[in-house]
Amino acid sequence: MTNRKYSEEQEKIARFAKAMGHPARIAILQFLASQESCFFGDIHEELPIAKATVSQHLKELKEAGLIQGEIETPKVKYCINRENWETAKKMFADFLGQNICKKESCCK
Amino acid sequence: MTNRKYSEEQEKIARFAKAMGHPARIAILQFLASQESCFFGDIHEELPIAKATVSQHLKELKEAGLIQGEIETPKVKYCINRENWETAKKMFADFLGQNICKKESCCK
DNA sequence: TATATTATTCGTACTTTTGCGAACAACAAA
DNA sequence: TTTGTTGTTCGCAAAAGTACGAATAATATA
Repeated sequence: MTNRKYSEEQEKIARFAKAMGHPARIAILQFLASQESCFFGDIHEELPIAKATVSQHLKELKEAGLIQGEIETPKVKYCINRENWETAKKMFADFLGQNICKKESCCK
Repeated sequence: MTNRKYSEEQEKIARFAKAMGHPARIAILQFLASQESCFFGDIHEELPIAKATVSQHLKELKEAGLIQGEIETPKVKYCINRENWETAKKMFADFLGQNICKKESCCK
């Protein structure tokens, strides 16, 4: 057991992954990525959970940097944070795209 | 609020993402992907956590399908589950690669 | 048989997540 | 000013996640 902590890179990808680690949040991201209008109410309509819970999930996605929101009184409009979305895309592609050890000694 | 639950696809990608949602598990996956020998002890040496905790994280990764393990008495050898790894790679690429709405009405 | 090695499981403590309804805040409209 | 609309925050409860040391299991070795 080393005393070396995790790298920034590891923390960062885990942060993105964690934010995507709930079907409601995947559904939200999918919806936002496909819609022109992204009001809270529209999102809530799409999901099988109470508005308080939707609000919570949106907050987490915002804190993870995957989405952003702005007030358009009396509504709130959400959308994908494109910059961080691209970052996440690259990080997951690199991470999952790395060469997997294919040596025989590594399981069968 | 609809009463429609989440799709299989949404559940599945969330499941993978959740498994990747902790830096220790990212570290484990990275290590396994890069190593020829993947014994429990080697993994434990790389991480700043107790062996009981390592074992727990390995269990979660195994249950999510991202890794597999086999006993090689008296050790246990772990490795990436290549098939599911490829599935995950494809799912994340599709998910993050989808076209993001670029219309002006969708935030600024 | 006793001992050593390796990793999992158990028991426990604490924190975080998920979810809900109710209360609240912000603002426009009557 | 009162009322209505829209979302967030609060307070709570239940469940899941994280972490550890100790106990255990499985098997090889002395």
